[in-house]
Amino acid sequence: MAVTITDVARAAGVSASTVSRALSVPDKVDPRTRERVLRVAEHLGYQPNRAARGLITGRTGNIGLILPDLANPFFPSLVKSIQHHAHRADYQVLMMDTDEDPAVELGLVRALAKQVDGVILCSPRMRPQDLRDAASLGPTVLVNRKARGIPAVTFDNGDGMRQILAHLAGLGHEHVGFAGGPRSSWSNAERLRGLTDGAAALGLRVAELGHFPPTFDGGRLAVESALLSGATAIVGYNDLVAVGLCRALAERGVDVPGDLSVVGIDDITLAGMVQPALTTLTVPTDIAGRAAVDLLVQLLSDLTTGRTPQVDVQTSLQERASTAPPGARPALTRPSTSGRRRPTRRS
Amino acid sequence: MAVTITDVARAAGVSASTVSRALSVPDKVDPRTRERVLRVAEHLGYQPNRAARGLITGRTGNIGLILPDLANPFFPSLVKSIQHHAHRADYQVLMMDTDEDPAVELGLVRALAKQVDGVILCSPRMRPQDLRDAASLGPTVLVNRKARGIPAVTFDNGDGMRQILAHLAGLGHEHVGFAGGPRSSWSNAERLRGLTDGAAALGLRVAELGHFPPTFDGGRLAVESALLSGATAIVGYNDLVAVGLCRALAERGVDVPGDLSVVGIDDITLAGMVQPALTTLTVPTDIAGRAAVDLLVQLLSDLTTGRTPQVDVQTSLQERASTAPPGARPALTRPSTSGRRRPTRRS
DNA sequence: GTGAAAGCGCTAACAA
DNA sequence: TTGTTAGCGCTTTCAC
Repeated sequence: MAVTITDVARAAGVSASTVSRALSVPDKVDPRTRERVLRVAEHLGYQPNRAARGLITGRTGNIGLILPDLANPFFPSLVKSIQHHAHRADYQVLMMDTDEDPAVELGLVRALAKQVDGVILCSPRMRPQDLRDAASLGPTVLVNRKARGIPAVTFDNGDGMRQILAHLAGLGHEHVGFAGGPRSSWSNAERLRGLTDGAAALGLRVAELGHFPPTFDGGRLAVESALLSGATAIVGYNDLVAVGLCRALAERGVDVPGDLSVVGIDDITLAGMVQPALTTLTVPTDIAGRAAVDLLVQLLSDLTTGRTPQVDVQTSLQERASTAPPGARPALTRPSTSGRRRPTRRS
Repeated sequence: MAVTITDVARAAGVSASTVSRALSVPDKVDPRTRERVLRVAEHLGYQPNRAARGLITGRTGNIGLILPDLANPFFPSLVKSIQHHAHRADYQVLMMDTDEDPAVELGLVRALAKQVDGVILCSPRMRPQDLRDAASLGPTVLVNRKARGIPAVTFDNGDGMRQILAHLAGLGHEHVGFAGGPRSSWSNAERLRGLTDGAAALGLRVAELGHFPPTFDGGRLAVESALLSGATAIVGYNDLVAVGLCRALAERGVDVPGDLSVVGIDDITLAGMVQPALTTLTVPTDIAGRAAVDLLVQLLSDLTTGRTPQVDVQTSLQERASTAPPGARPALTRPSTSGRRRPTRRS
């Protein structure tokens, strides 16, 4: 059996209450007693039983983390950051992957609610009403999503899209395509809006290429409409989509960035590994993770009276090799590996 | 306050124990009573408090999962699998990332020990003695690693290396280089051994290129010795190393697979995204995750009398574009993008 | 400053 | 089959 508070008490010649106090409210106990108790506890290798403590304090010391898909390379770094900061605040993380199924999420939140003090919820596609239901179960922080009345950490998509467009406009592009993510995704809507607003301000045209799964293969599917759109630069919903698109373009003999520029979003490590390296918007998951934990801890300490705290994290453009001025490389000069088709420019 | 077992008992007109029994030992209660209790519980939205239950049963319903680095793309899929199967067995997963620091791992295991029923430990570099110390704290299953007396799920490295060598030998390669992982990594030693043993059997030569960080940049570092070795095919410690090597080779104008074949290990999604697609050994994380959970659950049910169960998971070669017969493409014919240097063949 | 006592929500004897 | 009782390890009144 593990060593309990009673063991420590007996060994130190005090009562259990004193041990408890020495550990959690040190000022309410005589320095000399405390010293002795701590020494004995250490010596015996005493570790408080969190379950027992939780039973009485009502706090578990756990926070729940719900995400759509850990296999999406955007998330591991976010998770690492959240874990790191949670541990610093003495919380454990209970993570659950919903496999992109919004239907199971509410159920998970409900099951989790009893076992955690609060939840960090990453659910791009849950319906707002379900989101609010979930949040009503306990302290909740949304990541990469907003909903009225729920604290949230978001990325400044508007500014990010402006940065992308400014970069492209600076290169001379006038017509930009957007290979969108899932129709129901909140950030997809935000990004599209940021793009159209920003384009209007800069006098650019935006072509919506449609909605695609937020994956490498999803990106491949965008190649057709990308070529037909007449756009000279394509922004992918995320890096996976952008890289998938690049790959499909290469297979058709379309050169990136010579014939077509491509921009991603997220700056996952993959972006720097592909050829050409992907110009992309860095979405700082480390900062976001930290902010999410901070927000939740605040909520748990009840320091947020009435307000609904929001953090908007800044992004920054990473210029790499996948963008260049339009027509940088004359179409007929490049060696065509399969040469099935050229980008069709229409008006 | 949340609804407790007492609330349900009162509402159903029975005692708390009956409710408890109806929920956890259904056969020991009258079907009609049980039915009613369950209905009431459902209606009230009752969720057992696991902490309270754990306090008396001594079981937390949690399993701990310790990994070196979630950012290594090999792990997310393993974690997903472990989560999935853990949930099916009604366990929650407490995950901790050690950031590749074996020093903190023992501490983590110790901290975790109190809060979980068992631990799945993925620690390629912990010293065997520390491993045993960790395992002595509670039921433990090792993944991708063996140690005397500790249950483990491993991959059949010997057979995997044989598959790789057979493939390369079939293409006509006679001299194979190995871009190794960290010196202290267990699986690195296993893979190297598998390679040298297998090569001896097939009459091939193996060149050790040295030890490199198990990352994309680590792989880049291997380019020099890969070219100097005179090998016509290089096996990377994992896919990241292999892809990093491919990238560095491309930058030197060395064609893969024309000038040099490259093989990875793991079959992470990246392997199918790069150009050329990477020939690699599929290491089935889904099966491994399942096996690890199964083993641990067995251990927890105490069905393993005396034995130290081991599971060896089979791998399978994924033949893609990064391997070809040696000299498939005459060195002087290929267009050199930067052309700084040719592969130097010695001996 | 310290101890005794009560009780968090639940399960496991033990009775009935 | 069901209810009563005790107690898991801890914190927190309430006395002293």
